[in-house]
Amino acid sequence: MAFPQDGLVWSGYVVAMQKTGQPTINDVARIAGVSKKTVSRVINRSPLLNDDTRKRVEDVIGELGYIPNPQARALALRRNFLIGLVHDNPNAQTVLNVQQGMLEALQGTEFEMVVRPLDRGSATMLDDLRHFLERQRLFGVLLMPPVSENDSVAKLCDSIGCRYVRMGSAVIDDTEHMVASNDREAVRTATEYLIEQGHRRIGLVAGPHGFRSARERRLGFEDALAAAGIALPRSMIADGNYTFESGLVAAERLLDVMPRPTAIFSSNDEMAAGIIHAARQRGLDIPRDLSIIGFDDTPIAAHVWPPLTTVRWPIASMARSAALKLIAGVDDGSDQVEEPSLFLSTLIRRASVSPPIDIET
Amino acid sequence: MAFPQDGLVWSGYVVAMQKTGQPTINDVARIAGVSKKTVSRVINRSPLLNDDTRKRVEDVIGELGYIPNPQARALALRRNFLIGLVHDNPNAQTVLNVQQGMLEALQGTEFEMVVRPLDRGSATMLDDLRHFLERQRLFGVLLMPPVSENDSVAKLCDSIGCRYVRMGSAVIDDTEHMVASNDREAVRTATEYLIEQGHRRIGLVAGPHGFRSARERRLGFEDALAAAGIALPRSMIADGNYTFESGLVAAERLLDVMPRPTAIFSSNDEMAAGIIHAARQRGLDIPRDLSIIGFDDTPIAAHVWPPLTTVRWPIASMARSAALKLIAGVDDGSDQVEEPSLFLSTLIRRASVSPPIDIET
DNA sequence: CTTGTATCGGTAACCGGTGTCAGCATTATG
DNA sequence: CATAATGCTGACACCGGTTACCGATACAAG
Repeated sequence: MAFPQDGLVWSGYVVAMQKTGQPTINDVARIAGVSKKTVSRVINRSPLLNDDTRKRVEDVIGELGYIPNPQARALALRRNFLIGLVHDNPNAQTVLNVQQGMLEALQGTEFEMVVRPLDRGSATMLDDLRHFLERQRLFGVLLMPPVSENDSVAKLCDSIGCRYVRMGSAVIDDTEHMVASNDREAVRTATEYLIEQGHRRIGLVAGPHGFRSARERRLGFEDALAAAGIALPRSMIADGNYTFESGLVAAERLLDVMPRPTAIFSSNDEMAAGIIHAARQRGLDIPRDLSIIGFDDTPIAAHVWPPLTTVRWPIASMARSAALKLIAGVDDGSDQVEEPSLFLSTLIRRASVSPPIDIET
Repeated sequence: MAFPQDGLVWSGYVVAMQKTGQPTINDVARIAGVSKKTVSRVINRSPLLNDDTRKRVEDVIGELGYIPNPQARALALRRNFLIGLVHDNPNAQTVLNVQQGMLEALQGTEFEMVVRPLDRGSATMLDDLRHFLERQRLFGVLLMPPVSENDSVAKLCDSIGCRYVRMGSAVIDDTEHMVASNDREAVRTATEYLIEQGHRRIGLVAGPHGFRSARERRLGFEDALAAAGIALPRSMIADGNYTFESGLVAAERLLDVMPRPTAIFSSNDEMAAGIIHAARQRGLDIPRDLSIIGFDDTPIAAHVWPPLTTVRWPIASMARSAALKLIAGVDDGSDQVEEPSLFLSTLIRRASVSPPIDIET
């Protein structure tokens, strides 16, 4: 059964392949009867190629199950096909939504996603990131909030020559490097909804200092109250740090105030869950005694009792768009539509809001 | 100022570097006055190297901030430094915990993590995975449940020559390829706790068919009841699929039974949250009228009201161990302790369990 | 017959590291 | 002192693709 020309004739191509089982560009070239240069032209979709030749080579590629070695390509092209997701976000669902959106964008391309969580607070954070970027020579990185709000991180990417796109709550960079949501407007709308329901004593559980999202959401809250001519005493604002526990503590403070607020806007869902917790411990019924609005529309919002009215943040779409922005111009042609830089958040009305029981004034 | 020997003398090394800014092994070799092979030996900690030479090269490496190009190494070594995380797990917190555990293990190594969610149910799932593995030529993959329970996936990895480690609820493979928790025993213990409290009519919200974890947890539940001589009528078992909604629906069914159960074991926390929801809708007080135990100890367990008694699953530790198993023998020497294959889950007692109010016989 | 254009191959060098093997200097041995 | 063993190092080819450059061929047009 062993013909001397094994490895040279078509039917014997199998024995001509590498021991690893993975066919190389040379195998394809030999079997298709062309040069490896031509195969390379096919892979890279060179325009100056006869359709017949292209077809023939593509057939062989399909037959062999040939897949170009990304490492070799990366080396020769002096760039790789890795996109980094850099985050220090404590919310699992948010991170996973972003991953999902990214992967959706990367689907069908030759890019892969590598994830790098960062330790906010760590003094070596910037060095860690630099080391990561330089070592892996990433094609680009997607920066999630809150680390995306750190300008020195963006500068670092620039200086290394690594593309980046920042996700955030406001446009704080060129649209080329930015995908943002309109947190301020969204919160304003949400707060106006509370006002429409008749609430006048409305508390705010703010996010942590230094977070752009916290600032934007607070501004939106203040916008709405100012527009309605409602005073905002300092006692109606409590700080949180986006965790359940901090929401609980903040709520304790707000509910100690007399007269207590009839509604609270929480800068995220996690803290809103804490507020619900605190209210229930005091025997308050939601929404009868206290209306609550959250932000993010994470699964927890639908799963607490009562289901939480909240602001839906199109995080996955943003991530998808951000990833497309990153690989724009390199992806094999196709549409090349300009990716949007601003995404609108919307209010999701559930059962945690009702008119206040004791309307006064 | 331009000396003819620029690029050859030490002080002029900068101009000798690549345009990209990243120094190469040639730069290091030239400046240190050795061959690139020697530099390579330094990088790979070759034992047959003069200490003086090593020191000198290391100094230059530090001076230049040289970092070996992973793509080039990958090409030359015919293996890359990418470890895949393959999952089709719907729970964000679980996935993120695994990512965290993995990254902890990979910390300090040259490996990177790439994440690949899979669409369970999709007919092309296996092909997708094969394509992913072959294209990226991954060094290894970590398989998360439930996809890790799929034997054909493991076979696929084997056939491609890709290392793998499976995470799961029971040891269903060689310990070399497996990291498991003792779900069955853990649930048995949890159920025994309910029995100790005096419960006799105990319902089970089971996980979806085909999930090993669902099966193990159910077996543990049955073990405990059988050991206590408690009958388990079919009406006390309701199926769920690990989602909040399915837990809600399952609870509706169980609570319709007369006499209704005084306690329910839920195969995960998400469904337990649904059960709480359903109970509250019926005006039942937890734990007075109904005790509940969940599984996973996700953040939701601590954040629902009342805080949920649940089984803590050391998922991050398991992932860390699994990743270490994957890179065992390749990591630069060091300890090389055998990674454990079995991890113990523990019962976390919170406020969702109390003795039943109406103890009968 | 000349010229031009489109398509493809050959050769070589390169990307930035690796393995193999031979060579050199130094030390141990007879 | 000659020889062998040892320790250390460099030359060279190679991994699987890339580009650059030039040359070859075919076929159409002038």
